[in-house]
Amino acid sequence: MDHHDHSPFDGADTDGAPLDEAFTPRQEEVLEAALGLLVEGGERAITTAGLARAANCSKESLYKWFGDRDGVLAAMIAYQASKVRVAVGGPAAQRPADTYRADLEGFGIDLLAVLSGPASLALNRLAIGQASREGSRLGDLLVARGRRAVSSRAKGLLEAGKRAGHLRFEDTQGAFETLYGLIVRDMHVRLMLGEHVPATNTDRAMATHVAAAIDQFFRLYGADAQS
Amino acid sequence: MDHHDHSPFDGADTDGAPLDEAFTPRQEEVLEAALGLLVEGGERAITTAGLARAANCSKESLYKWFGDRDGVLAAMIAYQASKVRVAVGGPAAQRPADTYRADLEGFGIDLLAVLSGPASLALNRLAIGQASREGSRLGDLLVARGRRAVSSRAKGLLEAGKRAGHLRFEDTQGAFETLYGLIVRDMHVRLMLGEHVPATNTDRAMATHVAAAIDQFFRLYGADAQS
DNA sequence: TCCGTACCGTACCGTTCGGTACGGTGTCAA
DNA sequence: TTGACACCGTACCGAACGGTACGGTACGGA
Repeated sequence: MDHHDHSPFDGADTDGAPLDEAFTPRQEEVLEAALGLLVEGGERAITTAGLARAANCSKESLYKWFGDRDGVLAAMIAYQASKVRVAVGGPAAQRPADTYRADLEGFGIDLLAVLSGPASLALNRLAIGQASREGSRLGDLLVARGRRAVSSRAKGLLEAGKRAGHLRFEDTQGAFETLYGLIVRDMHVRLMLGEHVPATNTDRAMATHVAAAIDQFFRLYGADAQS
Repeated sequence: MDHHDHSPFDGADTDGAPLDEAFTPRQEEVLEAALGLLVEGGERAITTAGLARAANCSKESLYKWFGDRDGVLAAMIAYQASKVRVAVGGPAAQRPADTYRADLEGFGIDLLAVLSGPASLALNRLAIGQASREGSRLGDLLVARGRRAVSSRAKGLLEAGKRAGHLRFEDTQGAFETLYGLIVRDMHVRLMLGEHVPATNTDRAMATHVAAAIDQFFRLYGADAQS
């Protein structure tokens, strides 16, 4: 049920969670408009009539392209994820300790910036709202698409640090999850609840917070940390 | 529209959270039924007609007691929070190191158990879904009621540990947030997205994970940690 | 006994929304 | 010119929902 990588076009199958990429430019315009509506007004703001009006398209086209309203929501997540397709490679070369630390901090700041961005928050709220509904795979889709990119970039960074002798750990996944917890804490949930989180307000505040988190991370996983 | 707080007494909390309405037993029955609907079917499952049917009450009573549908949702959060009214005091006496560590682990396990519970997940999903809507204070309400209880218990525990010489830190809030991040990581979000999180499946898995997290916490904030 | 109160169950209304149908327009190819 | 195609805009339908009104019932106090 999870493996349908490249479908030539999204056909008339309306049952499962079908569609992957391969959106036409016109469809991407529509999805962009849908994202705008979502960011501004939440899920209830995405009505078929409202989206058609906002995107200057017909409802008939919506149903032709996306099957039904849920198909539009799924397509929005797939589309947004395809946009964020991160360059995962990163610096493979050996880097001195302070530069490597700056890489880690850069990762942390990027992570916080993404999580606190309005589009990300809106999509996460959408997926969480749909998660209670049975048979909705939006959550899985979001996790698979979004988290994977972050996770792979972080793990590459961590293993590079290990090879370079800056870090020491056995379980890459565990180290990544600890790093995530130290950086994000409960900010993501609080942001989604609409709370005002100071550490995500300005670049300066984010940098300060991330620096402290990376400090803690090095005390747990640094090469000179006592086991 | 917002000020109908005829709070008889019970003004224990000093912060801004306003409402302390005491619900009658009948109203609590209705709210319990509403929670059941919410847990099972998400926010869309709470319709005025459906709730009236499930709770064997009339729609007229719903509107009399709670004002409108949003009032029902707010009352659900207030009611659930009032149920969880935690015994915050905890052991004030000095405790030896290993017992104190067990206290911390107990806190962590309780925290994970609460966050992964179906009622908590459903309420958080509800509040997050409403957060996009302007003028909705459900998120604030949930944070104020739920988070505050956890936070105060944890801070009491941490400061007791500091006085007993088990911990060393300056910023209690910062230490608590680090502890929270080490324990919860991104599990809360993933649970709300409907994902299957192994570390919250069994008591054993939770205990193992929390023990590791407390290990890390002591390496950062233990009295014998290098600064 | 009578009346007020609180409540239940049902019927009802106006609106919104998902989904479908249809006519009209621009384009490209034969 | 003709026809096929993709699309837009609008009108329409049925269902669901929030909210209100009304009749009927139990109870407790004067």
